[in-house]
Amino acid sequence: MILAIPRGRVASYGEIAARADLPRRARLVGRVLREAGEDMTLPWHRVVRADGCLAFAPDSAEFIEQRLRLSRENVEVRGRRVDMDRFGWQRDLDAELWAPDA
DNA sequence: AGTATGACATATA
DNA sequence: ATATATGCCATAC
Repeated sequence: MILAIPRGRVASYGEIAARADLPRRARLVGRVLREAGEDMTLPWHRVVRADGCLAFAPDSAEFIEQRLRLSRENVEVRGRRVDMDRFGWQRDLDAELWAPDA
């Protein structure tokens, strides 16, 4: 599913789990990503926590990596979190907030 | 089997 | 905003 996350957006573990027919399996997603970290080809950097915070400590190399990748994907990382209201994948209000049909 | 921990989420104070 | 508590599923000891 992570493969389905559009470029320039981020999805929370819970959202991904839900889309994968796995409600309450957010941690499973995290676990899978951790396992995949060994040989990953997935856009893991587009996966953040429900509140937009990156899953790593702000001083962690992974945090920096993810933040860098996200910024490269046009996603602004404010301090230690991303604006889910703007870059959130499931968010559809974006269309009205940032892409008004008018 | 029971306890502890984890790239998590939600509720409450 | 942070701290706690509970739920959740899978692993590790």
